Amino acid sequence: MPTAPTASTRRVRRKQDRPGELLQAALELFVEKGFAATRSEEVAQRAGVSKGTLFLYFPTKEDLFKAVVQATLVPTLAQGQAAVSQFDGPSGVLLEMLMVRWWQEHGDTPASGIAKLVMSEARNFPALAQFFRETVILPFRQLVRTVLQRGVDRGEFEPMNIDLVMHSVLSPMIFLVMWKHTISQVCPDPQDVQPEAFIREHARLLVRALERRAP
Amino acid sequence: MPTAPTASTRRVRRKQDRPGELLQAALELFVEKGFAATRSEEVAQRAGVSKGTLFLYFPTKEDLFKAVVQATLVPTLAQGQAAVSQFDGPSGVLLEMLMVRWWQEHGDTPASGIAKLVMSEARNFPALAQFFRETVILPFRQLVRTVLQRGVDRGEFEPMNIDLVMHSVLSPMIFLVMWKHTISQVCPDPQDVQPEAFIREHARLLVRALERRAP
DNA sequence: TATATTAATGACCAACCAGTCATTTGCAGA
DNA sequence: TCTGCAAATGACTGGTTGGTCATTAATATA
Repeated sequence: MPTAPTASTRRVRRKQDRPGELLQAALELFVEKGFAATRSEEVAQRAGVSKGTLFLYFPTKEDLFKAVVQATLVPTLAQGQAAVSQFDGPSGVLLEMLMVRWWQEHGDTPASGIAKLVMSEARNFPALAQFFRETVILPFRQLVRTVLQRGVDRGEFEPMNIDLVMHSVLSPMIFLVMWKHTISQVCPDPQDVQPEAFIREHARLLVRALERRAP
Repeated sequence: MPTAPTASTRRVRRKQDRPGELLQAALELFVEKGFAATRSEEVAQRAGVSKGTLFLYFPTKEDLFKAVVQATLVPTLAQGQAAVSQFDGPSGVLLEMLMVRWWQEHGDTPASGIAKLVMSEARNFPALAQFFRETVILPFRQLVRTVLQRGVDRGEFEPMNIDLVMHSVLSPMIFLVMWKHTISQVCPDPQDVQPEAFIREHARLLVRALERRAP
């Protein structure tokens, strides 16, 4: 005789909602603990299903990860591209806006944990790293290049080695992502980095260095 | 009847040399695979001993890690401090020198993998992160602050928010460390970042932005 | 209501690994 | 050469986890 179904054992069939709920749970856990360290069963549990159900929707842990990236980062990236192409003020302002809004809308969000995770575990999961590079890194770099080139073309910036300066734009982002998801979690210290103030200051320093100077 | 000892099974007693050899093997493997993913037995194997011997010298994996940090990073840090305190040219030159030499003597070295590892696995091993923060990060930040303050004091740099600018000095280093030990390992691409050129360019941009300007 | 379909389950398997400890054996001193 | 100390070993333990699959049960349809 089977036990009477209780609230916690009762099964429900909701084929439509499962993938989204599993993706949400996976994002949270991947960000909290990394890819290798999150157990499949925990993802399932947080989404309110059994482990078997997880593997029903995503055949392997890697497939689950790829789906998380697609669902989480690709839309954000497109949004940034749109913002840049619509802007029509000075390129220095555009650059500062891009960096500050990147922080507000992505960096300061759980989603930024994905980039941290990829950097952390690339060596052990090369396939994931390669997928991330093509899906996220290369398009984002292109976006930054566009902004810098725009400044040069409009005569606002001195001529420069775009690929070198591009990394000066990216490095504070990498830094903030790593900082947010590591040290600040382990040793919280409000006096430490103030992310938004820092990235704005960094953007201003960059613009100040890049600006064309009166002869 | 025991098998006759061969070159590969023969035991040797070398109490003096074991710790150093184990530390070297551990550094290599931690950098290659991360802390959680390197198996104790592999460290022992690479050092030419059995797993039991490893635990004879380092009671736990964490102790092994701490010993690697002490042996690898602390001397390098002291060297940097000495270089700064002996320098007596312009602070802009000092800053560029500090950053470029950091890359040449630490970043472009297996030892830089330690910092990458700590950032990668801080969440899962908070004790290691805290140890690293106190032993390496805080002293290094202090070193950078010293250089910036020197520039202001000597009237070479405009007054600035030292703690914000400090992170503009550190972020390309974080970026290079992460880049070297992740993407460049997985998707090698010589056209990608050129670390030394990048960090020199970044230093020059910074100095250009910080320099006091004629009124 | 009876039946077919398929979403959902969870016990199970094989593989993995940090750390232990009884045993072996190199070597220094007598 | 003999003997005692301790360096070195590796089989073993207890615990973990990605992925499987036979079984269960919710729901659509007749």
